[in-house]
Amino acid sequence: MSRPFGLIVYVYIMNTRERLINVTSDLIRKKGYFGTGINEVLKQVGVPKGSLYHHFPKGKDELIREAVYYGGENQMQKYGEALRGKTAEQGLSDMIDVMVDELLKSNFEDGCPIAAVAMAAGTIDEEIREACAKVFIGWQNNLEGYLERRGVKNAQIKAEELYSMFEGAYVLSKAHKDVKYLSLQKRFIETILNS
Amino acid sequence: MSRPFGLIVYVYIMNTRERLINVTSDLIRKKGYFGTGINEVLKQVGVPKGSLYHHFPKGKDELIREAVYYGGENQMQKYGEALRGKTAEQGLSDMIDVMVDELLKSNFEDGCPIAAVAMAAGTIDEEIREACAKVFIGWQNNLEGYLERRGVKNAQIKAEELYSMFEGAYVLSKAHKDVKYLSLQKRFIETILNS
DNA sequence: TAAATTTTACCGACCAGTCGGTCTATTATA
DNA sequence: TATAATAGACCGACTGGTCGGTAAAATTTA
Repeated sequence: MSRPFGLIVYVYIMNTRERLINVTSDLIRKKGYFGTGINEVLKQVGVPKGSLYHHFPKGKDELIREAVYYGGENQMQKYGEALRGKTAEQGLSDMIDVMVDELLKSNFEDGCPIAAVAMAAGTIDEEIREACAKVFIGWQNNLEGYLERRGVKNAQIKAEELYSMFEGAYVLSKAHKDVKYLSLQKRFIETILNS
Repeated sequence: MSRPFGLIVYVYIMNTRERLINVTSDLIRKKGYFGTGINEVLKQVGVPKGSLYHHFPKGKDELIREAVYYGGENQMQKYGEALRGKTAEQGLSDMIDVMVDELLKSNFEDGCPIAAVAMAAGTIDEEIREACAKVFIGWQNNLEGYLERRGVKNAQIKAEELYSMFEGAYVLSKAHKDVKYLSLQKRFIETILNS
């Protein structure tokens, strides 16, 4: 069989369940739990309501929970790529750039994929809050391991500290429509790593 | 005129407009913009819908905007009391305790009074986002002046840094239902002040 | 100062539209 | 020919918002 061109493109076609989660993940990032309506999800995916309740019999809460995990995995992968094979300083700086790029590309609609839902914790399904917490823990452990492998002392404390900083700067950058709150955190990476 | 007891209690009675703002401020802190319904506000205040639209002709967005400012003022006062007349280290530590107490007293429903609304910035009325940004700026300037008066160098940068940390830890503590993410920030106050 | 007028505050029925969710029928797949 | 998946009509509750109207202050006028 001849191949007239050197480019082979593999197209991964998401099934309905995956597309529902994918779109929901986008929406909760922008508008949180209460701002995300299943009717809008259905409209964007282009499937009727019955499909949603076939794949998610428990309804909205089940869908949102899956979307939290999905968004968490997605983001971890992006951070992983930014960190891989670099010094701690450079890797963390590039990780900040990932967040900055997402804000700019979305005209400041896409903040932390989890935070908008997590803000409503306490007033929504407890399992959704637990999902958010698990994602945060996963990110933090990942960063902790990364720092440890680079010989950083007290990696756990520092990973915790860095995550608080990033999360806060993410919120402030979005609220101010100004990425400086994130990018200026680069100044403090060294301070924290050497503390 | 005789005063049989030495205690005089002044009771300030809020008018309808103020009560609407006050209750809305409570609600947006827990559930954000989309999670706060005017019908629930009306139920809690005990007034009919017409009253709301008399005081806030532009409706929900106007009410939320006022509640953002109101909540911001309120919180600044609490922080001010925690900081007043103390060293920078002690003041900031006590400021963290204010946040910790609010989380504990509300069973982790009350996070930052502004953040839950700010998370939806980009998808809601731009004037509301601006209100959030103004409150954040106000808090930060306040802290900057406080640090300056205590001879802290680069007070602006440090106030920015401290606010990112606090805001992030606030989010994480709420998501994890664990105040440690906030209280452990006390470890880093000194590091930042001396950086 | 009394009467006339305007302004402010409040009330609640009602509107169209949307919410999350249920149900049954049809189609595709194995 | 079962089973999985898709389809969409339908439901009651709830959403933010509009409307015509009442009652009492505050202000103006006589």
